[in-house]
Amino acid sequence: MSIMLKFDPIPSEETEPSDLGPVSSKEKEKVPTPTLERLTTYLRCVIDLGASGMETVSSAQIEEHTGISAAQFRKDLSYFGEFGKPGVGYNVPDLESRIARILRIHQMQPIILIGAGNLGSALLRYPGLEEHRFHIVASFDTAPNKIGKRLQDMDIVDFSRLREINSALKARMAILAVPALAAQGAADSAIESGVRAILNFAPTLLRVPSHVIVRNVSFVQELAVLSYHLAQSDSEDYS
Amino acid sequence: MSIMLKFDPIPSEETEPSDLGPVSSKEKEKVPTPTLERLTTYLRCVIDLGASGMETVSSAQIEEHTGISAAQFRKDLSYFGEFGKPGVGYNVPDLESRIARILRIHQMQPIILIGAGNLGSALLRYPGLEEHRFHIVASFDTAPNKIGKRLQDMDIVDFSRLREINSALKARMAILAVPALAAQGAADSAIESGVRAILNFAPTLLRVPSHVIVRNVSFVQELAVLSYHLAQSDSEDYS
DNA sequence: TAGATTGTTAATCGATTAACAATC
DNA sequence: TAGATTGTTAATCGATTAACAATC
Repeated sequence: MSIMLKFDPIPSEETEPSDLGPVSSKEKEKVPTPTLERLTTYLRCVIDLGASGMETVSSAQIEEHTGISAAQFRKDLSYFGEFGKPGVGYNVPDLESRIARILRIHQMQPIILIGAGNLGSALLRYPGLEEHRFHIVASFDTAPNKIGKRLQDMDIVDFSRLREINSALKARMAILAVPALAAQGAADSAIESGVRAILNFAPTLLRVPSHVIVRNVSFVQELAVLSYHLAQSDSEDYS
Repeated sequence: MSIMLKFDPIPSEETEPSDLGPVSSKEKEKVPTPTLERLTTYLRCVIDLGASGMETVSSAQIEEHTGISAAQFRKDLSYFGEFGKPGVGYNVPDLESRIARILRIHQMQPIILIGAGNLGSALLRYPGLEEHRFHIVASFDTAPNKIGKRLQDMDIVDFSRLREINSALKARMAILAVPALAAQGAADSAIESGVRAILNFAPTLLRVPSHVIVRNVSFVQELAVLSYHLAQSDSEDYS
């Protein structure tokens, strides 16, 4: 008799909701990455509209300002609930704060910077980060001629002290702006110090535990895609 | 009797090849953007393998080094012809030169830089660009305290001279590293001077003629996506 | 020849677009 | 109420994955 079986002999596909308590009754639908990427664009847009005094915005106006279609915008938001009023549109300040909250940039996010070379110091001085509440709280390098120097209003710290320092700072995001050969080692140390999300500028595959997220940025890749299309449109000129 | 029918009476979907002359008999299949983006990763990989003396590589080994699946690699290459030998693999130097040629980075690509601030000067000093034969041939800015200063081995030139200068240089790619409010104007001037591909670092929608290609880079976007996933994995910890 | 690995086709998966009932 | 605009469903489109015949 199956009544004896405390556990289902045929494992069900769906895991039982279990007792998550009152949290999120809505079954978590996975949000597509392109949707997440567009969220920053919407946020930027509503911040600007808000600054210009606009109180309400329609999806059609969002399309006009961002180049992303109204349908796409509505679909993207739908992953996170209801935001607007039919016939009216979206409240600008409300939309801003809700998107910021989804991305967890409604409050300051501490980030550590590894690699204080050209790119690293440019990022440190880039005002866009602070505007979006990303705050670089420490920067590390291995070069003796850099260690101890001040950059913005921070000392550049010896990379070997990363773990010690981040045990106090508890930053969970790191920007990796080091040469390719140093990237894996830098990532390993960062992860050991508690980092769980890495923005990697080195053209290298980082091997990380499954609980760590990596995103790669490559200028060369961007230029190469442009270069390809440029050549394509040249050859079309002959047709 | 079907023997009479020289042509299928039901018109076929495919358009007739028409007389494109001897150029590209293979009908141009549109290459997906993700494929183009991965091409740089493959190139980087085969350059490294070549430097380490490897002569032949299989798609399985590419997967091992890049994290991109062997099937994906083969599918990606298939848009551009046949590259390997069944049972053997791909010749490393050959693969390198063919990918470089597809991306048109087998020969030097002149680029102009607009905006010689933190980010702009970091890009100018970034060795990866030259390694991939992207060569910044001029840099422009509007700030009087920057104009005339030397950066790498180049003078920073007054932005108002962009058109004049690029009529000689004939660069068709531009990197835009200016504040958001200056971006559209900078793009307009660049396009007027002959630029047809723009790498835009400003968080702004650029409005450009249809023959001009734009790619946008946003650090904030990348960090925001990381931030979202970080928050997600936190909430999973409670389950 | 036997084993390995390609290039390609078909099946799957996922994202975008279009359309519209619900509702302000 | 009539007009506008949302949120969502269904249809379309496109990219990835899996499988395998071809071939070295």
